[in-house]
Amino acid sequence: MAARKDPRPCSIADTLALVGEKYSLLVLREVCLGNGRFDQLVRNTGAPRDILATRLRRLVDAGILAKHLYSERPQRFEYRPTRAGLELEPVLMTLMAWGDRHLRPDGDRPMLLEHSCGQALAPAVTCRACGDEVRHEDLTARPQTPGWTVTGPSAA
Amino acid sequence: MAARKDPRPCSIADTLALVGEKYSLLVLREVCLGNGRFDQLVRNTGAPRDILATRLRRLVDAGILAKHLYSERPQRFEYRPTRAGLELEPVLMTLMAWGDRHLRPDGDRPMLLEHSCGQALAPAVTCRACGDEVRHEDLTARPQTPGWTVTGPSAA
DNA sequence: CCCGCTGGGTTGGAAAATCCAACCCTCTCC
DNA sequence: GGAGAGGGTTGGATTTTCCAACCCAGCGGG
Repeated sequence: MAARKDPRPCSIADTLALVGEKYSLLVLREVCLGNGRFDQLVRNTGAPRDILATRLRRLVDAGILAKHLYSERPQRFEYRPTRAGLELEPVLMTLMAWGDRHLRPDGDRPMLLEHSCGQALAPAVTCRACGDEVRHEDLTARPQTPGWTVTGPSAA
Repeated sequence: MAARKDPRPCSIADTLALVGEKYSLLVLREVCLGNGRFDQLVRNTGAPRDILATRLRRLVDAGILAKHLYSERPQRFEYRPTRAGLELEPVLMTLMAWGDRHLRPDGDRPMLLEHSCGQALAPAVTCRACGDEVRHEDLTARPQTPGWTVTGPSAA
């Protein structure tokens, strides 16, 4: 999954280079749910065992997951999210919210996330500076790399 | 990219089945930036032309993008996000924020998003009910499908 | 009228990734 | 000493991706 020519330099692309391969984000989902053992991951994500093994190596190398011993004798461990891995949870939440909204017209969601406030979580992306929910029209893209402009709602 | 066995039913997986293939989210990024023409997409995403064509078909079929005529004679059009496509922007924002934070120790971000409040956007995911920023420890997963439990910080 | 350019693709064959079943190893339990 | 769980690895078939080349329509100029 290397860069092909010289596309726009972009943190979205760089992040996807780490977690954008098939199953990686599903692995992270399970790990965040506490299902960090190899065969739980196989069952719950549907990934083939060999692919899962390579994904796990990659995610550990990237510092997103870590192996934790939960039993010496027999040596057994599970995968857990690191701090960096937990910080990817917003990606999972927004993906899940989109799917719940657009892929389930009948509204029966396969999983609810209950927030500590007592309500089912409906995540909103807000601006840390002003606190408002971020809407597309309120954004202006400012590319920092010379030569990479945007034609749209932004001013290069 | 079909379901392999019968993994956990999940809106994250279902959403990734639509937009999780290589380049799809980069295409969406460009389209949201206003760069919706075929060869802009080729240049800016780095996708091979044939792959790009199949991704575009898929995204249009899924109702995430739509073709807009910007010139009759010669017939030319560009791809634009639908409402559903725009609602995937939070996914892009959270991916970008993670990459900026974890993949750029020197802090030189390839692109800034300026919010209408005047600040560079730092997105936060908040609970629509209580307004608080969502943290991992504040979540409890409630699977709705019998048989699919979670072992972690949740109570099935 | 003919040449080349732009925009938006399609095609064929080579290279890479994925899938799957089978196998392996260690340890535990009976 | 047999069975089973946990955590993988291996070989070969299948599927995707990749890439360069090609195609077509519509200008624009000479």
